[in-house]
Amino acid sequence: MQKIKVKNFSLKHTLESGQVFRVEFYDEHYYFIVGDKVLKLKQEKNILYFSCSKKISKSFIRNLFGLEENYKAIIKSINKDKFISSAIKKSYGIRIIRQDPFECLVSYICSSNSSVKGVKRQVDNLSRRFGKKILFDGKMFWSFPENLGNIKELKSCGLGFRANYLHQAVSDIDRKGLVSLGKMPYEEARTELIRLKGIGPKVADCVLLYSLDFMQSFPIDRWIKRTMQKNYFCSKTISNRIIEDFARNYFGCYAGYAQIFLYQFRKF
DNA sequence: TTCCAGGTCGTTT
DNA sequence: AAACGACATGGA
Repeated sequence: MQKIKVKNFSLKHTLESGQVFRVEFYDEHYYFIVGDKVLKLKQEKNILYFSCSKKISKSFIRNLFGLEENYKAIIKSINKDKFISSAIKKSYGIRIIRQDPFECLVSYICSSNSSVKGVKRQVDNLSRRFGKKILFDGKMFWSFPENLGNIKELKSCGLGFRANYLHQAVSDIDRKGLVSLGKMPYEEARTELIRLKGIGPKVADCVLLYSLDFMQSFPIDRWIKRTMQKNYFCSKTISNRIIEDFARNYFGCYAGYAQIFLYQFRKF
């Protein structure tokens, strides 16, 4: 295995945060499927060990986990009060992973009214059905599909009503179109995403945050809504619009990092 | 059995 | 603009 020196990074917190769905832990190692590659990872203190089913560089890993970012500066910018401070302490070292935009879009369309476990199951089924086999480390994996099937085939992967969403969304935007959103202003890119079937404000914000580098994005799911209302609005019922405006204004341009800490801390 | 899950859609106030 | 029920599926 190759080694990378890391600072202010927790592989465990990052991979177990629920931002990615294609990761398994066994025999003391994480197996993380990224596009057409399988990464095997292990962290011991400030050393990150890795191997891969294909040849990759250390900079691939650094870019994937955002290790070049000034973590302390990010934390400082969002650390506004006692509550978020506790949330940061609990999951310190978590990083926002730079996902492939297409995979991210597909995964989060599958997330609507589902559970993290449910999304994993759906994405795994899609990959087994439409992806390619990867034999690595004596185990079989499946790459994330480049193309998906018709609605009937999608339903056979257990997507339920999301099959229609996904089919329409991917027929209205391709990888190129997705990547081009990254050059637009945040609000504009978000509006374009929401135009797609099955993508509302929450899924759009996840795609923007987890795959297109929009760190100001603050996805509001049922958990974030609950914890924000409870801890920042005296337990009152508040519209997502108000919560969202507050969060971006309060936490600043790295509100997305605040969101991911708060999500990990949602039971409090 | 009933309830809930990283929401969104279409319809109705 | 805001509120509301439906929507497939699987796990607890």
